[in-house]
Amino acid sequence: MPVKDFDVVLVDDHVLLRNGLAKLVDSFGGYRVLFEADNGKDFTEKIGLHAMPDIVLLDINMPEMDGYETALWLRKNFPLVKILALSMYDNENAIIRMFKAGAKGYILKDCEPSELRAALDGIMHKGFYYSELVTGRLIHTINKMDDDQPGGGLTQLSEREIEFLKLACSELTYKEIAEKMFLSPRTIDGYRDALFEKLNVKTRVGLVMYAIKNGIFSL
Amino acid sequence: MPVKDFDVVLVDDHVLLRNGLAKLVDSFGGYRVLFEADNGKDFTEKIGLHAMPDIVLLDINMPEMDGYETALWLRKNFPLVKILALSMYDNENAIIRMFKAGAKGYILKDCEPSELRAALDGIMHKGFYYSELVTGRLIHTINKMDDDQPGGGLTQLSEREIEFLKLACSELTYKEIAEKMFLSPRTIDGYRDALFEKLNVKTRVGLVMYAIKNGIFSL
DNA sequence: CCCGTTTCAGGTGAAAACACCTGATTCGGC
DNA sequence: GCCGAATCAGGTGTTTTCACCTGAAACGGG
Repeated sequence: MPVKDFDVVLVDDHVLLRNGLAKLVDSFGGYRVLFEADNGKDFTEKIGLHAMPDIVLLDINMPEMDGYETALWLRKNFPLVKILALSMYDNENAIIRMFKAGAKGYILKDCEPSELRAALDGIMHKGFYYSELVTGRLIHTINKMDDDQPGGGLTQLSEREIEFLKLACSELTYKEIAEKMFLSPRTIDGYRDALFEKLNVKTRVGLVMYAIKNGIFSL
Repeated sequence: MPVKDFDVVLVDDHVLLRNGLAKLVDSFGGYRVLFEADNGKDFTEKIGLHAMPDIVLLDINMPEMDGYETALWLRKNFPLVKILALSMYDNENAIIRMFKAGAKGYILKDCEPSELRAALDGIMHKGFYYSELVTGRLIHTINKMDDDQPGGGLTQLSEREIEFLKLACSELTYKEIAEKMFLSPRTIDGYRDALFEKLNVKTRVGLVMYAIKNGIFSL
């Protein structure tokens, strides 16, 4: 009698990638794609309709509900489901955020299929998968922590700051952003300076880059 | 006797997507993946080693040699090979550039597999595939052409401008960019203003967004 | 109750970015 | 030789961005 396959769910807004991924996962042997979802929101609506998956392959940058939110939701509602984060970028903050949100592994979209397989195997059999990439980034972050602030590795942004960050990714001046947020230009000044400090950047372009890399702003 | 399958080549730097895509294309029936390449450069090196493909699925944003360059190279060296452009963004300029470079179709990475299939079929049987998306964008561009400049739809950037654009996607000041490019700050001023005009933006953030959307700068 | 945190908002000055102008080279094509 | 296009570079002035202050109001928890 064959051993039961592990049930995998794919959550990614890129349908083509997702479909291909499905075929890849199915071809591995030992894994079976239970269902797919377009984004976090879609996923939360579908998970109740199926058997409980063993593992979720979760994209980070998605519209509607991103990977970070989805991971938090999953940990709260289905803590037994394991999360493998899938990202375009090897961004330190993204890695830390996803692991803090309960991910068991983090792989890049341009990794080899063999690494995907290794990640799935690692998570199902050992409970986690830490690639060299992840380890390397984490060590780098640890090293930075001395310089920056002893507080902690992860930068936590408030709702208001994220709102501002999104607007900063436009051709609006800070004055115009202030109007849109019903705030004084001085307050915006404050948000900007606070973010410069938190995100370790010095210019508005730096803010934009951070927002894009972390999926706060989607082009 | 079965009809011979069409030979497809995949060019994309995201290995996972590419592998999935390969399985998807193979599963369609009537198509067979001949080989895959990591980027344009890799592709130009591999194409001589195989039979001539019928169609190339070509990603636009790639390191080393992007889809645009690759399309031009292909038209020059293997004009019979048909190109289906594959992109993350439904960017007007990107669409126009790729079609000008000889692409027969343009689809998004988050389209349905059925659209990929339709695009492959369209290109192989009719010689082209114009999705609603493409048609819509092109009409939009036509409409814009009156307002902007009667010259033409596509913005052509010089080497120097592209170099500047890349550096603008950083926290360097224009003065520092000038130093890096061995130019006077005034000259940089000129490049900036010229690009504001050409790209129809008003601020440096606008430049950054353009550069990212068009793959001139890869995060 | 006080304390820390978050949110808000003001002032000042310096640096950078933006707008609009000018003209000198170089280079290839007609 | 002349012309247009591309490249380079200077001047002047305004607006925006950035740096570094300050403090008030609101709120939840020890």
